[in-house]
Amino acid sequence: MDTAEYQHFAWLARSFGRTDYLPLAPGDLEALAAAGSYVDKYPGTHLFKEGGESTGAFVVERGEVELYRTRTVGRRVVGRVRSGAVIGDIAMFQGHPYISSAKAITAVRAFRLERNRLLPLLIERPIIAIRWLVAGLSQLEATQQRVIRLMHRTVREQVAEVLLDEADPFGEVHLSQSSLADLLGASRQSINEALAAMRHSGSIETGYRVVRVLDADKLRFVAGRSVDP
Amino acid sequence: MDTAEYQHFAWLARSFGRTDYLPLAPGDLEALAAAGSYVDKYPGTHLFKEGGESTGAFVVERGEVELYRTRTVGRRVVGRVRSGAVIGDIAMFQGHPYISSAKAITAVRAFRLERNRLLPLLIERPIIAIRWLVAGLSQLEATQQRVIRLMHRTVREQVAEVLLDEADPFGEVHLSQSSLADLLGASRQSINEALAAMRHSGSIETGYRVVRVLDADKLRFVAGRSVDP
DNA sequence: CCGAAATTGTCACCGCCACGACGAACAGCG
DNA sequence: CGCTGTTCGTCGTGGCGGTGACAATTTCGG
Repeated sequence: MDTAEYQHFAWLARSFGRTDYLPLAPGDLEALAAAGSYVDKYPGTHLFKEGGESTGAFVVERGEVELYRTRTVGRRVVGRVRSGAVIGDIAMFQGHPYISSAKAITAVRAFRLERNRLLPLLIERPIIAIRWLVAGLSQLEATQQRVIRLMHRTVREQVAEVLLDEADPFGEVHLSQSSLADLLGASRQSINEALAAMRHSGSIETGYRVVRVLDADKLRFVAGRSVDP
Repeated sequence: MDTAEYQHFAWLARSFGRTDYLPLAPGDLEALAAAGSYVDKYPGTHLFKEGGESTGAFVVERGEVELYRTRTVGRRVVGRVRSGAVIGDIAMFQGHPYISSAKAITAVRAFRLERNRLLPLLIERPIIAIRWLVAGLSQLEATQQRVIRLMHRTVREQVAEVLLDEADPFGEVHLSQSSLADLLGASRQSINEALAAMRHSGSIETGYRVVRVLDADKLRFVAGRSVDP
């Protein structure tokens, strides 16, 4: 196996959780790779739409994807995911239409797993099924925790929380205030006010389409999780 | 196989989703039944507690269980489940401590699956693993949808929603107004006001520790899902 | 360099709901 | 039957945050 191919498999392995938990058998990853193919998406285009027939799942390799649900009035952003996330698998396994829409925010490269090819494969290789089980449950549980952490809290607390979540390694959050408002289901004005308060206290810096986290501890305090992690 | 035993297996099968989707092989259910045993819980006692070591999962056969998470201040009710629900499996599979606490509201009979005995079994019988995957994802997805339906809505809408969810076959909800408030993370007074409004409009009747749904359609309208199901 | 579009910063207004408080109605028990 | 704890009904008061409106600033294409 050449280096590029090996790295590809390694990446696929990371996407499915802890490798030390239940080691994959040799050939498992190659088999999984054979059950699908790569797709590229431009910013603004959809990987899948709510209500559409769920014929496959996607493993995001590069870029950022926004998951949202449309409601009678407006839309609710369920989450944002980056490389390593597996999306659309829930609907695919259930055989129901997609629960949410997935839109590419940046240029996205993803590995699309075909339902038809995947199911026989999983029966043949139970380890992958179990690993997927664990990974799928973990991800859903994480979003659920996130939602619970945000419920019934002031906008200020929510903003602090989401800034900690979304900050890149440099402590920067590249989102417009409108996007932040969208993500939290709050109004842009409230977001602005919350950011202003944090800016005055010196915990962040704001710019055009960017927020820089200067003091993460101070933010954690604002978010109300200074004591309990 | 005698009748009682057959019914037991049939119940276990229902708990793990649609049987027509991926038919269980003969012996699968018997094997699953051998991986655990029954436990009985009195009202108010815990099946497991948040942070406790997750050594097993529970399949609720009878009674009602409340799932909640304790926070820095107070607690948040994550959900209520009845017969057929599988709980504690997420933490068990991940090998992490339990994410939430599970308390018996009524007398509860549940089937406890042992982690140690279950994992080898799943590797041996992949069908069960896949079925579990589907069932687990479905349940988590359902709670997530419920939370999203409740987010950023008025107390009135939320109350209408939860009444439709929790009503028994006779259209009765046996919960005190405090419990409803707890379930929604709202104050008891607001619940009372919302119920009063619905009572005046003739869609419900209220009593001591009970709410009777008289006009479900009217409630659905209040909940804001008159048009879209 | 200039104008359009997007984004940010601020303001006043107002509705919803948490909080505290209090009395009335109800269930259970000695 | 009377006592006690629980639950229900209903007030103010105050604050958070949504809405609409408008100016200032930044980005980007021509």
